[in-house]
Amino acid sequence: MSNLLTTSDEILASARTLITSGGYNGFSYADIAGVVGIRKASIHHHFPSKVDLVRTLVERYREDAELGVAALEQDVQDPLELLKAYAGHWANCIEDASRPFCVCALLASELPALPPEIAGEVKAFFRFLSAWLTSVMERGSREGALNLSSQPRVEAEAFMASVHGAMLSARAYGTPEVFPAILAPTLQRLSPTVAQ
Amino acid sequence: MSNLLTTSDEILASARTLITSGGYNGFSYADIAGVVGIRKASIHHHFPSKVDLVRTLVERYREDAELGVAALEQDVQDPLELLKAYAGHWANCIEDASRPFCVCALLASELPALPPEIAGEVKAFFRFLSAWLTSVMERGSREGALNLSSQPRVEAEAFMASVHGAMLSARAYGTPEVFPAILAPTLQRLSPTVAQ
DNA sequence: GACAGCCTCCCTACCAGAAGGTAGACAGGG
DNA sequence: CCCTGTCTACCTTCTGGTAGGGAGGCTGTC
Repeated sequence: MSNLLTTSDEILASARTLITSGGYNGFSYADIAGVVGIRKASIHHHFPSKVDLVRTLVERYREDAELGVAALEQDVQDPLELLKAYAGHWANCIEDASRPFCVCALLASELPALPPEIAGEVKAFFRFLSAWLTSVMERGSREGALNLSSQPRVEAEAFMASVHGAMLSARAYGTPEVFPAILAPTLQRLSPTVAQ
Repeated sequence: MSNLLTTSDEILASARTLITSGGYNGFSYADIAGVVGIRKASIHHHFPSKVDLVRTLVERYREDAELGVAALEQDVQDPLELLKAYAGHWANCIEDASRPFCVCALLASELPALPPEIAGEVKAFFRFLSAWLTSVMERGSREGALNLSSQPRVEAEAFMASVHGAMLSARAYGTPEVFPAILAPTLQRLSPTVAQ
């Protein structure tokens, strides 16, 4: 059976889906086994412990994000369009219910109860995302492509918080359209064309 | 032993602390028993099932919030000051680590995995908070006390999302000061004194 | 080419502990 | 006498994790 995905990839994928819906303590090896069609014990062959599994998952998640951002910056130069692309990515994920929540945002919420190795990876993701958004804000400010009212770092943090909060609201209300509705004014405000 | 708090209040309080740090599946009856100094079975006397316990907790949480908001509106009239008071409340809670996260924000993140009765209560909290913030925005807009750039409803949702996202970031970074730093520009922007 | 050895991957069977929850007894107060 | 609140003791199910074995594929050596 020439699978397109390796078993360990399938395990990671189903773990991601499960963790996205219920957090670190919201899924078990048995759940994954059920989805992947494998026995519980076999998962331990790929990931000795649950901590290994989730640490790998978050690690990979950040790497994917780094690659995604790098690819995006190849295609898109305009800072505002970059921010729109980032927000749009999540709008789509929420809309089609494929990946309705950021793994790291969810894990961050239960950070105090997380094994330290995983907590570290989650923090690393936040640092990465914040650094990227800050760089976008900085460049936008320099080039006059963004209309900032605070320091780039603060604008970046505020933007990230809006995205995460909007994700949460979309989930709470069960209505995907609330996400773009929340982000729209923020993006509008950052647009240089409507500067005062 | 004339306790100030009844046992069931103590159970609810410790459940709240525990749930705040690790979510619905992040704590057990045994954990509560350890904190309160009671046996596991005794908790079932007060709350037959875990669902009962958490549903009551969230119910009470919303009632407290409703009372708190009502009391606040007695003291404070100015809409901007109301928003500042709300943000300030959380800034304090995060700062002194007493209640570093909103129970409902945390539960909302794991909403798909929550028992429906609890999910319903969480949604009710979001609706309440949104309704209140919308009413504040509406009045602020009417009275010229707030500088809105979108419809009151949208501004309210965006503000709530900022607060929740900022909470998450403060937790992720482990630095409380990030919360007020994120909220400051948002409040600044809403201030009528710096209107364009 | 044959075969031994090893490695990968998955299996069954099991384990100890923790999960939520129940049954029933006992103490104290109204 | 009953009601409230707590206890001990126990149950079932699920939890992450282990032990050991078997099938299949690759490789090195004769």
